[in-house]
Amino acid sequence: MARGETRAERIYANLRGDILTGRLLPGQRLPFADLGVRYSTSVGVLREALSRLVEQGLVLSEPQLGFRVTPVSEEDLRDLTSTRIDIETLCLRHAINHGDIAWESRVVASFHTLDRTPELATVQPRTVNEDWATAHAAFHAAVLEGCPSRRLRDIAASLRDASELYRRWSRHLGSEDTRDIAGEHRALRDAVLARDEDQAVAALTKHISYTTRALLDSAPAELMATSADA
Amino acid sequence: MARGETRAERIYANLRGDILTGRLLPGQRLPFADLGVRYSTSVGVLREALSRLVEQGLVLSEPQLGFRVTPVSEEDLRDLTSTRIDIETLCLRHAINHGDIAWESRVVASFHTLDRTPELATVQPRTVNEDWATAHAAFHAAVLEGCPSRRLRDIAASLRDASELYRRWSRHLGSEDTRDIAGEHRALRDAVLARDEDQAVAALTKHISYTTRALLDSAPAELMATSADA
DNA sequence: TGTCAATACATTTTCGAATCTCAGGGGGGA
DNA sequence: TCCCCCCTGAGATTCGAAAATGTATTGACA
Repeated sequence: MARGETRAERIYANLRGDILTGRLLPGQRLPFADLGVRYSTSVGVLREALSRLVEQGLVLSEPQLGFRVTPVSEEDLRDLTSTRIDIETLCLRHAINHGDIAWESRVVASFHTLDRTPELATVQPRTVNEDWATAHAAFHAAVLEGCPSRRLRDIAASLRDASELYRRWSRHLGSEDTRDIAGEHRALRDAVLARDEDQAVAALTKHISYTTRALLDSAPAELMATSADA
Repeated sequence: MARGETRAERIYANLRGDILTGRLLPGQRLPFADLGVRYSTSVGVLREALSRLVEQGLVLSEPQLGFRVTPVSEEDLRDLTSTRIDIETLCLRHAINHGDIAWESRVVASFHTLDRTPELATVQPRTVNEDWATAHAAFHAAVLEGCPSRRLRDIAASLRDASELYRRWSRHLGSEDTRDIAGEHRALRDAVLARDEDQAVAALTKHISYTTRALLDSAPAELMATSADA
């Protein structure tokens, strides 16, 4: 085991990744017996990791009944979206007002990476390319990193994580074929570089809303199905 | 043990309360041996409770070295204050725009309780009265409760918790004798009832800033001392 | 045949000992 | 005398079994 790293931390990171990438589905129960085999560790470590995820809102704990991945719901998606718009735009305004040249450079660099990464997996169509998902997260993180408040950045980041759960499903629906995601990112980047606060906020708001709308318009049924999936 | 409640949850709540009320001091180390005696429980349960508090930002974990109460610092206080102003005012605007009559009533009621509770303990001067602290938290919670977004409310609440750590110290300094805290609360209540968004935001901003300013102006030395207190 | 209670099972929760890691002190070599 | 390495003790971490709890099944009674 690497120095200064406990097993509990590793398992925590593994679990978190498996939830965020959809290997563990929303609503799915998480019995200790199964997890113990999957991650080859003891109950104590698992409880510790799961407790942390509960506090993050990614896992739900029902006393004496065990843990489960937080289910998705239409109502939560609406709440999450409006909160993200509120807080990410707040963060964005701070970033535009306080970010330095190094920050601008990181925005440009991460946009370039994202722009050159294909969005869909080549081998398995209708599936998000993992590299693209990473680059996408990195671009948005870079934009918000210009905000000088550590706490505000952390909050924004945790909200973005929560919405990863939902983003995973939007591509399956195929209702986004007409959408120009790359263009939305470009608009955000340009407004940021021009230090145009209102323009940037508008671009980010649109970007966040579109994903949610695509989900809500086309597949409330499927949404419900995934959350009922016990 | 009460139905549907685990021991881990109770210990978590106890620990949290002890930190928030200052019975465990910022920066203080938390060895399992001591905690085991204090809360009469085993290591496993303690780890689970502490992990949750780490995720909340109230406790710090250093792998292989154990846990400690999160230290306070001038820089963190500044960051926390500005973030609170950003987010609590956001929450407040939503509350004023969406809160119903029941909400107004809760604001009025909790203000009354706060107004009639003496701020300082009678027996031990220069100490915050626990009842007042509770009423104070309840009043602010009531005001923000009008915000329809659960997530935004939760975020605002967790920020308020974090600043409890600091609020505890401000009374010891005695630099607030000229301040009319009750008047500040009254101004906030009145603006809320008048549904005057900007006025309410101004009142809340002033209220939050004052406590921080009192702390920063009068006692950076004492602040540092408490955090070095290992 | 339907309902209720008692029992058996599966799962979570808790514990205390065994294991491992880090920090400090003492001894040997340069 | 100074520096490096090993040894030791205090403490955190991990484990697996014991206890507690909730759920499903079976059988008896109305």
